[in-house]
Amino acid sequence: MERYNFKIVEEKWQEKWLKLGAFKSKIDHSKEKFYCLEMFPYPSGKIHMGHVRNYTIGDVLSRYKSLQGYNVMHPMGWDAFGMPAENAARENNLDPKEWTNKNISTMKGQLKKLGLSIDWDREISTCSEQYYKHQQLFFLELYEKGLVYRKENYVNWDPIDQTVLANEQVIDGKGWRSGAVVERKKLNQWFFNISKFSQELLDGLDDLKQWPNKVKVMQKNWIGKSFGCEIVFKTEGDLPVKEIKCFTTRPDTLFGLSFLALSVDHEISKYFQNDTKFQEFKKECSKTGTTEEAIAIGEKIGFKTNLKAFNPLNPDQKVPVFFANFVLMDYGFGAVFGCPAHDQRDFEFAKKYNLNIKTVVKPDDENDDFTVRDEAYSGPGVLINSEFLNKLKAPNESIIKTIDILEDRKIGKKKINFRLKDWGVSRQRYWGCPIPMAYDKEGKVISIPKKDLPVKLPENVNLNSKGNPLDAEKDWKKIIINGKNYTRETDTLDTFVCSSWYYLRFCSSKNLEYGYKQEEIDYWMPVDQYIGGVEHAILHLLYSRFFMKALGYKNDNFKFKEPFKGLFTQGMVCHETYKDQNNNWLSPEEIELVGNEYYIKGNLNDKVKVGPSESMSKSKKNVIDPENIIKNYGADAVRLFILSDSPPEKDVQWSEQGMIASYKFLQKLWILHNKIKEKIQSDNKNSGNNEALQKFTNQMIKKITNNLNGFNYNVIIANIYEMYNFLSKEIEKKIDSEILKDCYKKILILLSPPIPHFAAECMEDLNLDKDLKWPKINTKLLEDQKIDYVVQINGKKRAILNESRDIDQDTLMSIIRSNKLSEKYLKNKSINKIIFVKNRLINLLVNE
RNA sequence: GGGCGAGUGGCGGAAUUGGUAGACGCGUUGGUCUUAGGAACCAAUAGUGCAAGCUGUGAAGGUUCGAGUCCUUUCUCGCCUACCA
Repeated sequence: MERYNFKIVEEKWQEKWLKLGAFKSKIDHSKEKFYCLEMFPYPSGKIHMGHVRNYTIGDVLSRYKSLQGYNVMHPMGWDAFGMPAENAARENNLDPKEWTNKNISTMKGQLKKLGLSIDWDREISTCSEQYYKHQQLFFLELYEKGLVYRKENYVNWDPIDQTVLANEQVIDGKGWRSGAVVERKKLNQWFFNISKFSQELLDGLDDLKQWPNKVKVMQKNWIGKSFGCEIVFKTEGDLPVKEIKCFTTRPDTLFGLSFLALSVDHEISKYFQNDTKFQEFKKECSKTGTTEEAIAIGEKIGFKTNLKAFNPLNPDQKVPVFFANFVLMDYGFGAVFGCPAHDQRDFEFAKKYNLNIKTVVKPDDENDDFTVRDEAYSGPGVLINSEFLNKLKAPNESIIKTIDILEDRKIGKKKINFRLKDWGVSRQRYWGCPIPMAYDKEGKVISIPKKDLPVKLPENVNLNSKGNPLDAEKDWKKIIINGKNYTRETDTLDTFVCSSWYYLRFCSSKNLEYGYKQEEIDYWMPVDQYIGGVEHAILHLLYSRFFMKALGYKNDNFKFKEPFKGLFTQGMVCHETYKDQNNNWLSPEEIELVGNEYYIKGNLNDKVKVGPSESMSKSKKNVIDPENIIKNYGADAVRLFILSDSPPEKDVQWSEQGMIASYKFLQKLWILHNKIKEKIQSDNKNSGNNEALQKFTNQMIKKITNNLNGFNYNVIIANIYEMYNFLSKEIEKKIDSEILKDCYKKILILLSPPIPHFAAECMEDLNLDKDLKWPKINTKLLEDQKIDYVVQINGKKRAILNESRDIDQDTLMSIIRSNKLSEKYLKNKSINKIIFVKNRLINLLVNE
């Protein structure tokens, strides 16, 4: 017998699968479809362990579903637009397209080595014209439907790089690259009207039964629906301002009014443009907003105006109007009324500026003279000090009643407010999908005619120019439409747009006319199982959901409400971190273990400081390169390990020892396979006790099937070890060769989702590779086993009796009475009560 | 501050959802075979006891014949979110 040579075996099967077209998918209405999709990677250079984990999980599922007889589609593509390409290209003086395509081919090769069951015929790349031309058409369609518009909006502006920064690129108020203090600048930008679908996006969550609750809660919070009321406050003062509109969820506390607070960006701020004190205050406000801790501590500061506002329910009451740092412009109306007694922020503000604090809600167990002292009271209770609102139950009854009154008096309106804002899709970048729009001399917008799509990215652009490189492409910018001169839009689309519909494209990846083909999405959509990192819980997954609704808007042919029927979010791959004595990060390759301590390789004087296990990242140098690992141990061993150590939804700790153990296990499994082979070929008929093997196999079919259905992939690996442990003992006994063959074939099928090359090789070796179907559970075999009955005396386990299934209480009792148990525990005692659980246990309650 | 989730051996983690706690793996210990072992194989491995046994799932209560699992209180940790009126 030869050692198991993973290199030869894995290459052989990968070639064979390719030649057979084993993973090609096409519409087949006689079969139930299963669309399995993992989040497609950004082609950054090489695959990392996170990809290995993500795609292994998806591959196990795809292969399992195939064996179950589903018509599986399991495609792969590239999220190929984005800044890293632009940055890398700039640094190395390359074309972003070249850089990207090179990475794609490297990573594709690496993914192939993992033995993934991917239909590569459907491969797409978002940076190809073939892809983005359809995206441009979608953009125009949404524009026609009124779901796309242009408006001025604030952006993070880096004055040195002359570019817009995403929020995550602003670190402590400075640009991540230039280090310049980031400015807020107003720019004209394109927006998708996602907020139009706020309610739908919220309601849709209820139908997503196969989504993790966590993600649904995150989206729900992000959409942020709140029920309340807008209230108009009349004002007086030296400004031409007659009234201020506020949004509140607690109109019932209006008698506790103490002040109005406005955002520094509120339209009234225009009267303070030349007020240096106000401008200073505004600056101060933007400073406090930068660090997270500052927000957490959140000192409330205000700027008092000369305006006074009248309480709409009590016109005798006049309160001051402030600008305040804790009021956001883009929520509600950028203005709130302050009720310090029942809102902690208002409370802190009132304390600081010595404003009136009037209690208008008392807890149920307090008297009417209850007053708020050290902190605001926001719990339930009863209204007090509120004239005609007194005695109403807060919050429900009192809110509804107050809104009714305000509406009657025409000073307020019921209002539902969403936190979700429209999606700004303009990016001042080169490496993205061009926005198919143009402007005339007056700045009026015109769509690029659909027949002229795609608007192609120009090539050989100078990426080192300041600002948006496309803006510097004078020739490219010029365009003639209907004989008139126009200037192209130079912004490109946020790359999240590309990933908002790619799952549709996979269904019709080669369709030239349109982004998808109706009959193909009708068959394949929705994605049955989507798998990816939880970091996309909000943006990507919400944008994709929006995109489906936008495509279906005013389009009856498009009937899918949700893109992803099932969602699974896998955990990250972690590794210990290492530092030298000077606190420089060290990679695992730079160190060695001597005794119990780590040292820098070849240097016993330099001890290494071992840090906590953290998600693998280049900056901490705690990365393990999958390519080396696959080369050293093989794809099956890597797949086995990456699945084995933790539940897939949790983080997993990379361990070299664990990896080696998986590798060794496959070697052991190969030895076992050869023993089984010998036994099968020895052709001994009707010998031995075969029942145990049959029952065990059947139990394993049940366990593994259940664990696959429940995504307990780590337990499946444990089950595989169990099978090994059992078989390696059982094989020493006498077994009928036909029964062994039958059982072993089933077991090999069970092995094939996680370790496909190995399983295929073993099947072929025994000529068992025909007619592969996921084995069925034989309920008969489960039924007639004997049962370990637990015998408890007064709730304590005293014995385990192995007896027939389905025996009744009396039979079990008579067995117990004839057992030595009764001598020990039941002699001279009376049994008060017997609890009997069929096929499980019996509990005897006796007098002590 | 708000939301979500989790606490089980030295470690990663199992437990048919209220019914034998610790499956499976790593590590450790002992042994066998080897020139050698950081290879392979065998055995042990929650704690405590010579043993029968007793104690054990972050802590304290409770429900139950029976609780890792359900309820109440509490502590710790992780993740997400950020003044949302």
